[in-house]
Amino acid sequence: MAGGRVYPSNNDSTDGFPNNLSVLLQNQRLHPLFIPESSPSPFLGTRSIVSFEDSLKTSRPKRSIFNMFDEQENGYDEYLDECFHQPEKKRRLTVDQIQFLEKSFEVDNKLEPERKIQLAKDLGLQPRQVAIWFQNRRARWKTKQLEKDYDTLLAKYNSLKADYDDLLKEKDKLKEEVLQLTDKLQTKENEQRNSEFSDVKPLLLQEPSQKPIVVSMAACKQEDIDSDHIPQYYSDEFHSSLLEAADSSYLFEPDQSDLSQDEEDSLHPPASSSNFGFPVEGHPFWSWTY
DNA sequence: TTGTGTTTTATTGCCTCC
DNA sequence: GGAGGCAATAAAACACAA
Repeated sequence: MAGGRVYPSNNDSTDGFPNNLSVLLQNQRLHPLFIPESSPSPFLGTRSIVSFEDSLKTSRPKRSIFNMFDEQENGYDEYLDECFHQPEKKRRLTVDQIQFLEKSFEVDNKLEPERKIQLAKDLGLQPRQVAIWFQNRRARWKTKQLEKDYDTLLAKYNSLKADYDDLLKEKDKLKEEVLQLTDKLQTKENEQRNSEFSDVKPLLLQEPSQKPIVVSMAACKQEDIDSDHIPQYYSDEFHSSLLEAADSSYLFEPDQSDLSQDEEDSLHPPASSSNFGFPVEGHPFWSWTY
């Protein structure tokens, strides 16, 4: 063994030495130390002391290592002989022993040397067995604790996820509501704008969907158009921008109070060419001549 | 009875602490 | 460097279905 402690090995039988023999012998020698006659343990004679008691159940007369030597007919040599031919068997602790250990574990899951000795005495076990039991018990406790923690975290996660999902739903719902309200508002604004638009009808297109400029231009005779007055940027695209401008309340409302009749005429062209009531900043096309 | 999965007891090797 | 704790693991004991 490269490291760690050296314990009587139950598995080391490479030399043919009986498994656990040293433990058995040790038990026999330590026995008076663990179970003083003055304070007899309720667990005396328990099968839990590493022994062959149960392993001998079926194949040989039942006896523990403690009464084995009390039998006059069985000598130590005979015992050794038996040991050499018996494979070691693990002993399970009795219910009483386990209850005792559990109670002790509840008090403190760590084992000081004095307590270990005392427990071993009380239970009729080797201190090493008590230490191993505590060690394994701590491992089981830790596993259980991890499972508990996992369950707790999972429950919390599920709860949070449910909350999160609810919030997402509510958010979508509110979003939808905002969209609907925005839509309504937009419609209302459009309606309002259209009504305002109709108030300045003389300046604007009645039907923005029409293509008045194109139509009016097409209706015009080529010779009627003074090419010097036709802006070079005149196009469908330009026309579209005019319509957009109208639609977005980008309206020109000139103060007509001081305009001359001629000017008024130019501001109110004939229906056939009424498209030119759209103002564009810097492009006084309403003053075009035909 | 037997095969299989689970639990319990014990070992091993490594690590930390004093 | 020894004692003791821990993780990983072996192996016996046990439970249980087929």
